[in-house]
Amino acid sequence: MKRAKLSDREERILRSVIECHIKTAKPVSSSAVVRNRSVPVSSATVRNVMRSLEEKGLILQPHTSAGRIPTDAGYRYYVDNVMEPRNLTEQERADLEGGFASLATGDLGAVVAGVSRMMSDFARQLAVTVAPSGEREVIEQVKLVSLETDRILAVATTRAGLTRSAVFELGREEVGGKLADAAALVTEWLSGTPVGDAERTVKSRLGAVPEPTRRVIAALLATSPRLFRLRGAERVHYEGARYILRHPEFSHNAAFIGEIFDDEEALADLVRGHAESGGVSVTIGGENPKKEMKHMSLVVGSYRIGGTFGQMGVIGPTRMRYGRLVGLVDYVSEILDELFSGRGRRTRRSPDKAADGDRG
Amino acid sequence: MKRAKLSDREERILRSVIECHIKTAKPVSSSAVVRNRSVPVSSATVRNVMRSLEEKGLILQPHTSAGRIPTDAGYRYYVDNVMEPRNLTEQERADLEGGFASLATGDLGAVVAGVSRMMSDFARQLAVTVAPSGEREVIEQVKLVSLETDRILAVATTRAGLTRSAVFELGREEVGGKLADAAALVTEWLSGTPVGDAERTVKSRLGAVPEPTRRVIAALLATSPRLFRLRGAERVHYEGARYILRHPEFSHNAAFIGEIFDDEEALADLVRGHAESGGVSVTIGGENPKKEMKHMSLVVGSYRIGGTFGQMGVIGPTRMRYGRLVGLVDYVSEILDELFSGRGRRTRRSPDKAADGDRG
DNA sequence: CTTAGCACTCTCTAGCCGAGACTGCTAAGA
DNA sequence: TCTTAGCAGTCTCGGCTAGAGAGTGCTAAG
Repeated sequence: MKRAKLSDREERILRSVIECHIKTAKPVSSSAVVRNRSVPVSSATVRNVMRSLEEKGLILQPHTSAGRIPTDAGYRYYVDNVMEPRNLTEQERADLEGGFASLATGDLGAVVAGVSRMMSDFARQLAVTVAPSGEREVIEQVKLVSLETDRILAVATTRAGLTRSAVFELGREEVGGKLADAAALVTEWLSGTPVGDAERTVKSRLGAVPEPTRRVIAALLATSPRLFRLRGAERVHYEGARYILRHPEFSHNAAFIGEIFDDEEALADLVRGHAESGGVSVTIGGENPKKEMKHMSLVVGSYRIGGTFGQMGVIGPTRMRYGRLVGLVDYVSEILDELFSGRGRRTRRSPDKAADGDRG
Repeated sequence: MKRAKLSDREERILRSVIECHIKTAKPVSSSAVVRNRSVPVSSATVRNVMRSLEEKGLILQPHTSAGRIPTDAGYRYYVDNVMEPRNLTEQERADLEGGFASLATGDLGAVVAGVSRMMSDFARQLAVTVAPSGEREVIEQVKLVSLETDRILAVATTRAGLTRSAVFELGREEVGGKLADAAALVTEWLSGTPVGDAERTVKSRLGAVPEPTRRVIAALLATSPRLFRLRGAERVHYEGARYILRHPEFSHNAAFIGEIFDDEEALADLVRGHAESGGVSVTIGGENPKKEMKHMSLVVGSYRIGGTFGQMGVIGPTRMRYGRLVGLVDYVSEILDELFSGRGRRTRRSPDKAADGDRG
């Protein structure tokens, strides 16, 4: 629902109220707005304008004869029409970029953890990163390596250059020297198949395979949850609990925050679904589907690995510095895209190398 | 500092005060103790005994004319002399054992996460699990597998049956067909060496190796942090934030709890150093080195993988159900030891298999 | 040594008051 | 018509008081 455009003066006053409230966490009085010099009029005039802003639902008084605080709609107007997404300074960009280069280890779990950590440190807010589901990542090949007596390492690589591995156990006599055959066969089946379909594909082809090889593939199949699926901790990572818990406004629903921390799925759901398109999405207070979140806002962006999107974002009180955070998320999403798609995405380089390249 | 043994009546009254306080979170009055039927005397007598318990420093009054609450020393006496570590029921044991069997995937990170989750669910408290450092795990072999054009997978296995892997990049022409040679050489160097010494050992031997092989080993060496060291999230895991945040007594130092959540090292430090000996260790309130923890207690136990110990424990308010938690931690430590040492630790089975075996 | 009884202390809640902070309104001025 | 000074009105907040309730310590009797 689009709101009518405000007059210039209304906009200035709305802005002043919001920015002052973000700083002080207190209701903003007409005289405070005048003191800010955001508008060259008297407090009585400001009061009149505030009244009209209140009628439009953009600000409200907690009680008669208090100052005004922004409503969700007020923040929404501010985010959409008033604020300037703050571009990061050269220094800040350099710091972030340096950090990302050093966390590039090729291991998705470490990347996800590192992104959260850096965003959280920068924003001084809770940050969450969700890895792409990987379901639509396309498999390149599967290898089987005999480790010792009876243990076998299965390694799957994807077109985007990620690697997953898992160990399983099978007696040497059961393998009957058919390890390489089994790997070649599975690679033939799966090459070009999305990870999400791997299990089904192998299952459907298994029947036609003669016995010693078949046993090997069956054992491989049993490990597929480990080989093809990401564990919770590898898929979702948050950082910055201290910031959100420090906010006095959250001490009352600390229990909800605790539940979020414990439930990776819930956490992922919060940021998933926003910003698949590549922009930065801001969700304010009551716009959130979860009612427990009605005093929190989300700033979420996305990045892309191979064919699928992951998300990263910042969660804080509605009273947050939107301009700064939008700038941050935007820049991080840019860096991550660079990191994973490399220069022209056919080069099929491992993420660490891409980063090393960027740096030196 | 050992305290004098209390009389039977004193002990009963101390116990009554503590157990009632644990239930209600409120100061316990003399009449409440009488109501509990823990002692067949009048409230006036109870008051006299309470006075002497107060002189001994085991309980105190928040203010004149309030009931008594236990001091840390009171809890300490209770834990050491009064409470019965509650053994788990058959049902509870079965539940836990079932859970552990299902989480056995051979991946240390998943085990650590799963142990925390189960303990937390059971105890309804924050639970923390620390993986053994692995520094003293002994390497068995190192393999190198060529993945595609220019990527190589390094796999290290240890005597205890854990596997770590990492990918690095090296052009085919640079390898010069010496991949197998390099792996054999490194295995020869490292077989029997503790993981913690691996990097140093390889570095010191590298000089004497002729060139094409040398390049390969040098590249391998560059990946060693990934290959031989555990990432934070794999090493420490907590679960049950919701429980600790739900406690009203913690809302005031929520900030500290947030910091704990954010800092895996701090979390690990809290439980490390307790209970290397195999027993269950209880740390109560002010006994804790960190002053922020002066209203929290820890119940910690240890388990063993290969040569080193990991810890797992429960963190909650001093007002916690010690008997139950000691029983839990004790049982979990027993299960984990079984899971990882298998039947006779020379069988060198991967953890998942050991668990599968236990189950059926 | 135990216990009934009682005076005493301290907390907790509700209610009240005055100070302070802002507002809305009104009426005068540009 | 818009702006502004001035003022009355409203609401919060902190401090204060009073009364009820809870629980103790003490005393003296059993």
